[in-house]
Amino acid sequence: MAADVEGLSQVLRVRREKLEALREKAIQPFAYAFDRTHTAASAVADFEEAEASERLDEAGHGGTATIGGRIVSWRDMGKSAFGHVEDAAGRIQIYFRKDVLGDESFEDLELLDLGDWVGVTGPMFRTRTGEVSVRAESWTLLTKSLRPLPLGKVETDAETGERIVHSGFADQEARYRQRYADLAVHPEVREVFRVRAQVITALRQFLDNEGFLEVETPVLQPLYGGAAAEPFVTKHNALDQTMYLRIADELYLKRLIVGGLDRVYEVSKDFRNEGLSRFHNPEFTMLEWYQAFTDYEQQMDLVERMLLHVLDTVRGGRSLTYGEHEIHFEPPFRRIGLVASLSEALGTDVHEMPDEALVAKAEELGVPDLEGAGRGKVIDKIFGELVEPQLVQPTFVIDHPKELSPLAKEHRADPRLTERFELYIGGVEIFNGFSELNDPLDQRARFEAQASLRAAGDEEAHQVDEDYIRALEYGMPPTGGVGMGVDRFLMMVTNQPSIRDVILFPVLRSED
RNA sequence: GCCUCGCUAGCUCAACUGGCAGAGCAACUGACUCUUAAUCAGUAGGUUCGGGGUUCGAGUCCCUGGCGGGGCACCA
Repeated sequence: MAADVEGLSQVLRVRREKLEALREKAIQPFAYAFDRTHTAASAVADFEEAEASERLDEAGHGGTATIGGRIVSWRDMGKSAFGHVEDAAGRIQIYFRKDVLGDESFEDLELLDLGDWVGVTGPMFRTRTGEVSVRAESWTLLTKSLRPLPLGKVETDAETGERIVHSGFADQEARYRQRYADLAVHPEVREVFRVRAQVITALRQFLDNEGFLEVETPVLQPLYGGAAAEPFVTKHNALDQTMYLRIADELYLKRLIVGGLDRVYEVSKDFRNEGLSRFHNPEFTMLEWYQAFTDYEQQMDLVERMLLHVLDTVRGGRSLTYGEHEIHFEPPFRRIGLVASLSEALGTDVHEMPDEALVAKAEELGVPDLEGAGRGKVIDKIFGELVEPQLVQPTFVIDHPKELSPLAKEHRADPRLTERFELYIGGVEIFNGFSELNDPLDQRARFEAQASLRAAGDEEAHQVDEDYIRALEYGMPPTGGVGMGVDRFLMMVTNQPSIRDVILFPVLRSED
């Protein structure tokens, strides 16, 4: 045992030694369970209520509380000590006195460290400086912490009540790699993930109320599709078959519409084997839904109602601060035609522009990598440069060129376009939906066009999915469908600058 | 994949044109029974991301590798 301790740094060694000392005193350093009567927050609330209704005893004590939590601060005064204990939702100050605890229990406090989990029991009171606290009559060690947490010192601004953290834990890499430590020392990070759960619950609630059925479709797929992206490739040993991790749920969900499950949705992890960025994690959460008998117009209305439901539920308001922007969600959101708005920006009808003029315009804007790009792709690129960044307030961009959308129905009024929308918020694409293509012959033709792109070297083009076409041949009712980038939406709701800040364990290169 | 910035004590950061690697917090010893960034006195703590090179001498300059942040590309 002693040999293990040799190579450790001083701070780790000291804690191991305290662990040994605890064992020698027959103090169990890793308890089995603990019954508490209050959380930190509920204890404070109880005391304040007792105080308000004048139910304190003559010593100023409210009821007795038993709290469990992690020690996050400590101030030793000799024969007394103050510390804060933090649980999932709050922190509370504990006051330890030698004359209350007795000599032995008080001296054992020396074996505690910041980061240890403890249970404490005692009456509640308010200190001279006004903080609601527990006067410890007994305490028990729940878990000894053998590694110091990067706890910053917390100052509460006397004027504003603001919480100021000194030093702390700032290294982004370390925070993502050791999310446990990040969460342990940053209540505001825990809050982001609480909001995340609330948002996903609210989304489910909304769709459930609209009569949708939540379903689960395969993650492991023999053919991938539903988006233009490179997949992760794996292999099933017993079947001796190549499998792909899904890049989208779309084709499976529409098979369910064919089968008569006329309103379905799935909250899914999708996987795309692409670069990483502030807006891209290789595995990410997508919400997709499909609703029979609707078109993209009705789906835009649904998206609006859904967003308002989520914001009302989670934020209690229809505005968000995202970075330097104030974003207001007041329906109906602006709707602009992709080609129409681009024509306006360029001062000339895009449909009338020859291919060469479009390419020239793209090059002028510094769009790289135009090699082999079709007309639709070039238009999309120019749009991305000129219009997209301005779409801060929620804006539906609608009616995309046909070649960009192999799964969307041709526009009923213009065969060059499709009935499709993308909703941009804060300059970022969050939703993508369309009137779903349900003509199996047209679908086959579009797949085959994709297949020839693929043969020409486009790794991201669709493969022909014969089984999906077979499903469409049985007949899919008119259907509107939508996909939502849940992580990106959460970036907006929680005002986080990177997708990694809303994903608990973002993808990183392995440490060794 | 490309550009760029970074990696120094457990944490947050210093260290000039190359010249003994430092501070605050945390830790340890001591004082202190209402403190709250507690305070006061003292002590210890380092593979400066790894490898190689230049130099009398490298945290610092050069080469190479690793990991990360930001940007770009990719992402219909």
